[in-house]
Amino acid sequence: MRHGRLTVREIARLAGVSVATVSRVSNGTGQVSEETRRRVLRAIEEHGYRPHHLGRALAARRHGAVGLVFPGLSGPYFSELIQGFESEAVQTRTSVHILCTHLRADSDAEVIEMAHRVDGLAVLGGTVSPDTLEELAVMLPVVVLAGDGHSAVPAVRVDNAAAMATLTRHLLADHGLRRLEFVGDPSGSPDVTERWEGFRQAHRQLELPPPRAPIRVGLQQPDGVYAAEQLLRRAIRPQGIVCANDETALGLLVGASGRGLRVPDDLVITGFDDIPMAALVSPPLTTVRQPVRDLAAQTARLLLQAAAGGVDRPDEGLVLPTDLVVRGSCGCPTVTDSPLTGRRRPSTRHGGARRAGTDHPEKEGL
Amino acid sequence: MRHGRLTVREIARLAGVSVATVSRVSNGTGQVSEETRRRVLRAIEEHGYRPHHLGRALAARRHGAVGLVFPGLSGPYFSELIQGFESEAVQTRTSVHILCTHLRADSDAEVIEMAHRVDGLAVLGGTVSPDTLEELAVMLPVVVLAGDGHSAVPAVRVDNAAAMATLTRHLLADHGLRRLEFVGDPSGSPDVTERWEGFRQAHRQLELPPPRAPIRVGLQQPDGVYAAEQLLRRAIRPQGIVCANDETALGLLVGASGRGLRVPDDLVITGFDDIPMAALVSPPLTTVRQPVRDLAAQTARLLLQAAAGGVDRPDEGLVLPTDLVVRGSCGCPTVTDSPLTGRRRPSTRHGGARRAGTDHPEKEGL
DNA sequence: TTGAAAGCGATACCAT
DNA sequence: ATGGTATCGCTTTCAA
Repeated sequence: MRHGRLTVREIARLAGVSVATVSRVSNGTGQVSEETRRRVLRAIEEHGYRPHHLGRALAARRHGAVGLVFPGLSGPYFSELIQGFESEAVQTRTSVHILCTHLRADSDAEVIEMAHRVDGLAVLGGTVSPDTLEELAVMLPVVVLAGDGHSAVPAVRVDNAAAMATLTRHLLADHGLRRLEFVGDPSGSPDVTERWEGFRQAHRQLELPPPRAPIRVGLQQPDGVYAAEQLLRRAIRPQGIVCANDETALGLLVGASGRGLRVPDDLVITGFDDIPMAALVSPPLTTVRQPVRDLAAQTARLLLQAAAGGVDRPDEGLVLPTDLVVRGSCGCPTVTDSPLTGRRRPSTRHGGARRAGTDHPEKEGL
Repeated sequence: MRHGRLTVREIARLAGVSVATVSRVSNGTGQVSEETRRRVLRAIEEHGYRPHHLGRALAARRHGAVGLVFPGLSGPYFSELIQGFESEAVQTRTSVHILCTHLRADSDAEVIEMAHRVDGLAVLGGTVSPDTLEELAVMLPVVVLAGDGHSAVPAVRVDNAAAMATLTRHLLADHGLRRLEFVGDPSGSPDVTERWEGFRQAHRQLELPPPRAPIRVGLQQPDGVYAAEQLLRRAIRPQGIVCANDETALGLLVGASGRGLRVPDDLVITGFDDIPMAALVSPPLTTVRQPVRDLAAQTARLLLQAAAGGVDRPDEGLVLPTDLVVRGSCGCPTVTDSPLTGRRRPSTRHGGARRAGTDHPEKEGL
């Protein structure tokens, strides 16, 4: 044995007991006399014995691990997601395996491969095809995080459309802006699909002409710079740019100031997510706060419950609330002059219903 | 069986053969007649049989997985790292388990826990204590990524000190700057320790008074904003700020422009890493490019080799080359006026030695 | 309270 | 070419 790992049998021999007893001691199950327990424990400590994971898992027919599937992980959004997820998992002594598909061509196969190594799977919305999702769901418990479960799988999400509609109405109605552009690729992820939908919804609700086609770029900071390049060299500049998330908004801010445009005077820019940087840039970013960490934690909770209980399919999904966070980048007066305090004004909350589909967003209160 | 997974035995019965034959067919090992193979394959396909990972792993006494341990993951640096690592792993059909310690108090225990579920471990420098590292190294193959192996473990790294010294000399000698500040926490990670060391080295080499104590902040964008807050309200402003990485430099750029300072005229700012945004901000960021992706790929290569070969300890480490990338933020003329082209000027390369410790950086060529 | 033995699912050696 | 069977490391009945 290369690294000299001991087995139950050897510990049993060393302690002069049977393997069954060693197992009982190391798991704290069954009845063992104090005297024997001590003898076994001493042998265990002395040789640094740790039950081999594979043997244990095979006997229990459980991997003791769940998977978390992402497109890739850049930025504070994913970081937060992982922390939220793991915070729940550690409590059940379940380890979390993270898979970044990077949206490769064969990524569905990788996810299925992972499905064979875990007791449950959390999949970020849009990461795998609906077909694969269904295929996975018959193999093991699956929960979709921030996306659509396609009725085969429960999902934990926010009401992106309602939140984005509120934000857009704020720009259209309260600031009287026209010619808004949407930056983000609705076909890239369910989150963006819904945000784009909310953006259009707001235009309809206010009986305005529908917006132009979205600027289809990714969700990272450089993508925002590319979008700025596309948008700001046009003859007719938009009055406002509504970004699919904060990171692209930060990129747009860079692109705009690189062209000598002042925000919000020459151009209004908004984001979505409320990442830490949103409050720190100047002007601070008007955005929508979503409970990213909690989103992940609830997903984990649902999944772990299903994985542990041997439930075939987890309960119904959840819709978590969002908040409109109004700061300076939309043209509202900034409350503080230091970008470091980042205090927020009273804001509009959306959702909070505990069950999917029953969400009735309040009227916006601005 | 909850999800109706079949076993070898059942497939064997269905195909009218022995389990040995099923195993041979499903693994493509040994000799099987064409006729029998077809029969077995049909049974396999028909019932969607996939050998159970745990059974297989137990028999092979290999997990078929390696671990990648991080402090946490935010930003393009980690994203790139993971992609580089996985690009190597997929080739050996090894799955990668990512563990984010978030630098929790008990994170060493988690890493040890993970060590029991994988065949090898790649640990980002500074993530676990030297003691734990040594403990791990006797359990399984370990490679340190971007850090110090403490002679117990091979490490794949760049020569941070030399690269940072070159960058700093560029500011001190070529631009004649004085009063430089270093932003980053040298005790936070080996990378930063070495960069801080290189920063001081450059001062010594040019026989200048040693720099002031570093501004100890984290490595993310908001940390750069905090650093700006600390530095720029002082009576005597520094002439240049040397950041431990690009993300903090971007934060500093935000903080500086938020205070109405112009870069590089009023203040010079530099980064480290050359993340995509570095070329896109205005002014574009002078920085050091390091082969992050390749760093991770080489780590994976070393590790997988050791894990597969049953080698007790991987070969010696590697030092990969870096490049000084001079752009506008240090005061050098920007080559292009569009931040989107991001062309680079000829730059100074560092390292590239294939073996640890034999690196002799060239003289800077600017 | 303790031990013997039967799995868990798959692989591989040794016969045939 | 194929089958029987021991084995991997651990858990868990079932008897004693």
